[in-house]
Amino acid sequence: MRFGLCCLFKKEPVSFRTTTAKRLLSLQRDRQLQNLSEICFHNASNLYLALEAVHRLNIGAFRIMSPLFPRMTHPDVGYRLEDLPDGKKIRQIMHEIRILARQYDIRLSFHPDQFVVLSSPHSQVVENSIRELEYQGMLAEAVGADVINIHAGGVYGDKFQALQRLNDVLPDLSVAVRKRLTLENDDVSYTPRDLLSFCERLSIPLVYDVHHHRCLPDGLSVDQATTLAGKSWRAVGREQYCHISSPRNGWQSGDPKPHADYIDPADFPACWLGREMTVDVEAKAKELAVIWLMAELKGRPDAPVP
DNA sequence: GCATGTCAAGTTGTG
DNA sequence: CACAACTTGACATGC
Repeated sequence: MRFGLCCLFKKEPVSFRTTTAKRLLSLQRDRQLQNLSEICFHNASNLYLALEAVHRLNIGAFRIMSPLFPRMTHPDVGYRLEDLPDGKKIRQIMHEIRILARQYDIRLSFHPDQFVVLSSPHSQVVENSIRELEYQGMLAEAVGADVINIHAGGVYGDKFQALQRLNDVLPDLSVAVRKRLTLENDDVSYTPRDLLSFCERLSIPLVYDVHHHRCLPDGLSVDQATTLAGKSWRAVGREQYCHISSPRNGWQSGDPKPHADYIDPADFPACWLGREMTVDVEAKAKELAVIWLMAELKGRPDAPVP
């Protein structure tokens, strides 16, 4: 089993910078590109540092934050790497990251955020989503990430039709995106049961988020959903991907959706132990939570009781 | 220095 | 009907 860290660090001296379109728009174009160049160079360098840290900590996967190159697809301030003064150097670092990830056997992934909605009935939304996905596809290609994981999006009163729209837009994606695209069950709309047959039909792997499944159950047990989702990965000859998190305020009081600092070992499905899979740890304490969970599970090889 | 408000984008459920 | 929650900091601004 391979444990993954999501995007950021709590203690390790690795950081990522960003900027806003508003700030960029106050600058002349050449000053914009200079500023963006510095930020992108910093972020690429720190992604390299992130992989070294992750390796040292015995973590086997890393999710790369979406705004690695901030505002790259923005309609007013968007840019290409070649436009940046240090574009060549940045490209070189991306290549070195690819080599390092392979050498350390660190699995890399992307998780575009809520604005990427392929099932939307609004063509503008879908257009923007495709642009963002192509950007992440370019990044994934550069650093050798094998997963770009998205949610199925909104329902608009009819899940079947929404999924049909998602289906219809897939041919508009590049091969780079298409071969990495995965779907994840969410905590308000789409359950594993909603997505399994769709994923199977289209050979799209299903990322199984057990926390979302517990927030939005569908009659399948954790064990069943894990196994069925696993089939969608085996069908394409790839290692299964799952997500784990714990509710900030416990399961009883109020909203269980917000994530806690650490994973309660009792939330870790016993049926996952010993399986060949990648488990992204979604916890606010970041690498500390991953390290703690790995140690905790090692101490109890025979399972926390569900 | 430190606290605070802002930041591209979508959708849903809640108040 | 407006607004916060998803998730989360970094940065600019203002004291």
